[in-house]
Amino acid sequence: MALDKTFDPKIIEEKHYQDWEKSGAFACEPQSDKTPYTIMMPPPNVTGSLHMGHALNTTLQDLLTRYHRMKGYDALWQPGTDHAGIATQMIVERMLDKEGTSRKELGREKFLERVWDWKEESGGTIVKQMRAIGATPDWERERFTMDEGLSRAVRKVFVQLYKEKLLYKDKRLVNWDTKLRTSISDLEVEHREIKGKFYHFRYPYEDGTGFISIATTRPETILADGAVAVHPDDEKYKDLVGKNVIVPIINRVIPIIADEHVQADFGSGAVKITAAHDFNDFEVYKRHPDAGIPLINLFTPDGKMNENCPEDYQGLDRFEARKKVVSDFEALGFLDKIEDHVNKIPYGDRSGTVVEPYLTDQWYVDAQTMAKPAIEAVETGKMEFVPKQWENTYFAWMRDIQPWCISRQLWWGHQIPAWYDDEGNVYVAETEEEAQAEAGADVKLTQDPDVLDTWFSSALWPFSTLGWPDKTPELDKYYQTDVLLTGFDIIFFWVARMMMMGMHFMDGEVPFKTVYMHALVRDEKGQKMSKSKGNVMDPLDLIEQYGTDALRFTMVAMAAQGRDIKMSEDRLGGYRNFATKLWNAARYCEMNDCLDKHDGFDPASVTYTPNKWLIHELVTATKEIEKAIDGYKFNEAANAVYGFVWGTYCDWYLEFSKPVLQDGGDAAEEVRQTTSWALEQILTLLNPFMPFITEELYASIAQREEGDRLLTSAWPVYDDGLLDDDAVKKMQWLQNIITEIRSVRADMHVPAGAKIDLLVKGACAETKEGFTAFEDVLLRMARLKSISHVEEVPKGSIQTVVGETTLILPIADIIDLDAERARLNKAIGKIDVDIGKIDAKLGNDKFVKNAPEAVIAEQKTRKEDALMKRGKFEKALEQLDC
RNA sequence: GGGCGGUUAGCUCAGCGGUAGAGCACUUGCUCGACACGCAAGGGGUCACAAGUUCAAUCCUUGUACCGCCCACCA
Repeated sequence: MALDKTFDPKIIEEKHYQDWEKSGAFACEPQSDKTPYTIMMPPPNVTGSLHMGHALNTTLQDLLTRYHRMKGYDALWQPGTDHAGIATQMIVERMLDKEGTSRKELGREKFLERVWDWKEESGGTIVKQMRAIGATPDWERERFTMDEGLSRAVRKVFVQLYKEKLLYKDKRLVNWDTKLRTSISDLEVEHREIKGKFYHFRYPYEDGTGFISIATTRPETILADGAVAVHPDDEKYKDLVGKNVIVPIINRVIPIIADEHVQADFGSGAVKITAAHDFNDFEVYKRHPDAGIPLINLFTPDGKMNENCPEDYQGLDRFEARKKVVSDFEALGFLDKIEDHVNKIPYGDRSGTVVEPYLTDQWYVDAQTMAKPAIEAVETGKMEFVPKQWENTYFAWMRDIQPWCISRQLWWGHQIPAWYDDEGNVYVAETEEEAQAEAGADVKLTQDPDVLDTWFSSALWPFSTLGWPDKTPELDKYYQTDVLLTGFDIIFFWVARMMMMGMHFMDGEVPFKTVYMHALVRDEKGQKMSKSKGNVMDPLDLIEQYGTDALRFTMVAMAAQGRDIKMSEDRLGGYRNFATKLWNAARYCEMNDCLDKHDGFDPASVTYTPNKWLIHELVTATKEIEKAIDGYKFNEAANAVYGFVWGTYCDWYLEFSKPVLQDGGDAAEEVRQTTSWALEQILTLLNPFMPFITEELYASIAQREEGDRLLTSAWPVYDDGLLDDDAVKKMQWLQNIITEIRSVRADMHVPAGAKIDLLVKGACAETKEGFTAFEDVLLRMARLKSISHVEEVPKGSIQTVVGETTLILPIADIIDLDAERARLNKAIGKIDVDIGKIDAKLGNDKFVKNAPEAVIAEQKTRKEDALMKRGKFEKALEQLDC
C-alpha cells in the first residue's frame, strides 16, 4: 500500500462516507432480537445550515451511536428536520419582499407553494452538512415535521387533548409580535434592559378638587386606561379609593381602586390600570369585576393606533402615539416630569421588535395539568438529567408553568384542525369530513386559519417519527429512547414539552431515560457566537482546514460536563496533529513489517514483557474509555484514548520495539504480532471518535474482505486475565531508568548523539536481570555504549539513583563539576522538602492517632525511600570532590 | 428579586479529602531511517479571598468578592 508521509483528510472523507451510506449499516433492524439503543436527533431547521452547536451535538450523538452499534446494539439514530414555522416563513417573506410582492398579495395557497419550493431547494443543505461531520443516523428513516404521518399525529393529539379538555380556546392577553403579526409564547420573548423614560402625569379628580399623579413607561396606553389603583394600606391615598378621576385627552371617567399589586413606595404609589395592554393590569381587572374597568384594545395587529383611539391618533405608529400623548399632556398642563429610567422591555426573539400584550382569542394547552407526570418522572428517576443540576431548572419552570399558547397567526405550519360554522360554533376533528359530519351536512364550515406553534409538532418527535398513532414495530421496539442530547437553551421549548406529550400519549412512559445537556459552543473569548459580532466559526471551514476527524475529536475532548466550550483553533491544530501521529504510527508498522501479522494472535499467550505491558495498558485504557462514555464524560474518554495512543503506544511501545525488530531475535516475531494487533485495536477504539482516518487505515493495513469495515466491526472485549501488574512494574522500572539517564544527560549537556557508558552499582538480582533482559532497549533509548555492573565509583563520574540502584555515567571529560554539584544539591534539596513534609505529619500525635494505618505506613515508606536516595546523592557529592 | 454555574500553570480546561494534572504556549537540546503536525529534557501554580469541620482541605460547610448564564410583572 505504501502510506504517504502525511495524509489528506479531504481525499478519504467523502470516499468513506459514500461507502458507509451505501453499505446500509446506518439502518436500524427492528426485526432483529438485538437490544435497541435509540437516540432521537434534535431536528434542525429544515432550511438552516450547520453551526458549531450542531457540530458538537451531531458529533456526540454519532459517537454514542457508533459505539453502541459496535457493541452489538440495534442502534437507531432517528434523523429529521423541523419546519420551523416563524423562521422559515420569515425567510420566504423576505424573499418575496425583494421581489416586490408579499404573502398577502400572493394569498395563502400560493404563498405555501413558495415555502414548499424553498424547502425543497434548501432543505437538503443541513443534512448534507451532517454527512460531512461523518454522522451515521438512519437516513432512510429521515422525517420532516410536516410529513403526512407526522401531521396526522399532530391532528390526533390536538383532537384528543381537546376532548380531554387539556386544550382549549381562550380570550386573554398574549405576547403579540407586531412585525410578524402573530402571538408568540412566553419563551419566545426576551427581556432586554433598555434606557427609557419614566413619565409622570396628572389625572384630575372628577370633583375638581385636585389631581392624582401616576407614572408610566408607556404613555400611549393611557388612551385605554380603565382605572387608577393604589395599595389598600397606603395611608396617603386611603381616602381616595372610590373616588373618580378623569383621564386627560380622552376625558374618560375612571375609578380609583385598591389592589395589592400596587407598590406604595414606587413612583407616586398610584398606578394606571390598562387591562387590555398589560399583564398585571389584566389580573387587576379580573380581581375587580365590579369596578367596571373597560377592556379597550388600542392597536391594530401591526402596532398602529386603531379606531378605539381619538381620531387624531388613528393610524399613528404606537411609538409616534407615545410622543403625541406626552405632548398633549404637556399642552394640557398635566405633565409632571420625565425621568430617565432603565427598564426591561420585552422583545420578540425572532423579529426583534417590542412585543405588546394584546387581547386575542388563542388556543392553549393546559400545561399545568400535563406537567405533573412529567415532573414526577424526574423526581422518581424515570428520567435523568446529565449533568444533574439541570433538574433544578426543569423543576422550577415546570412547577410554575403557564398555559401554553399554541396558536400562531402564520401560514407555514400545521393548520389548526378546528372548523367554525357561521354562528361561531367550533368543531374540532382530525379531518374536515369528520367536522362536517359533526356539524351536519348542510352547515358551511370554515377552518381556523391559524397554525400551531412549531414546538407542538416537535413535542411529538420521539413517537411521531416512529409511526404513532399506528402501532408500528418500530414504535414498540424503540420508543422509550435511551438518551437525548441537546443544548440547555431548549430545555423548556422542547425537552419539557416532549416529556409532557410523551408521557400523556405513550401510557406514562418517558420519551427518554436520560437527557444529556451539552454546553454552548462559544468563541475563544467566551462570547456567544453571533453573526452580528462576527465571531462565528463555521464548522465546514474548520473541516476544510483541519479535517473532520480533528474537529470531531476537539468537540469530544472539550465536552466536559457543566461548562461551556470555548472553541480555539490551537486545540484543533493539536488534534489534527494527533491524527497525523496515528497515521505515522501506521507507517512505522508498515515499514517494519508489522501489518496484518496477527492472524490467530492470542494476546493471552505473549511472553515478552513489553508486549504483556502494552496489552495491560490497552485493556486498562479500553475500560477507561468505556466507563467515560457510559457516564457521558466525553472529555475523559477522549483523553484516555489520546493518552494511550500517543503516550503509551507511540512514545514507548514503538520505541521499545525498534531494537527488538532490528535485531530480529526471539522476541521479534511476537513483537511484530503484538504491534500489528494493537494497531488494529487502536483503530477500533478510536473509530467512534475519528471515523474517517481510522476507516482509511483499517482498509489500508490489511487485505480486507468485501464489506469488512470498522463501521460494523465489534468493539473489543478483553479478559481481565490480560492484566499483568508484574509487567507494569517491570516496564515502569525500565521507563524510570531511561528517563533518569536522559534527564541527567540533558542536564549535563551531554551531546544528544554521544553514546556513553553506564555503570550500575548496588543492583539487586532482579534489577540485574532487568538490565540484561532490556539491554538492547536501554542501549538504544538512553543512547548508551555499554552497561556494566561495578562495585566502586570511578573518579569524576556522574551519579543518579533509581530505586536501590545507583547509575553512574563516567563522563569525566565532558562534565562540568560545578554544574554537577548544583544538580546533586538540587536533587537533595527536593528530597529534603519532601522529608520535611513527611516529618511534619509523622511528628503530629493527632495524625499518628487518627489517620488510617495505610496512610501512616505509606508516609513511613516514603520517608525511608527518601532517606536512602538522599544518602546516595550525598555520597555522590562527596565522591565528586575526591 | 430569585436560581444556577464559574474563579486551579501564560492560555484553554481536567481533577475534587491524603505529596497539584493535560493540551497548547514557553525554554534548551535534537535531521536517533514513523512522524518538525515530530523527539527528548525542562521552567512555570500560597488551586479567588476569609472563617469553620477534619489527624489531613484545591476538594466538604458557611460567608465575601468579582465573572457568566437562566427565570421573574415593580408600573
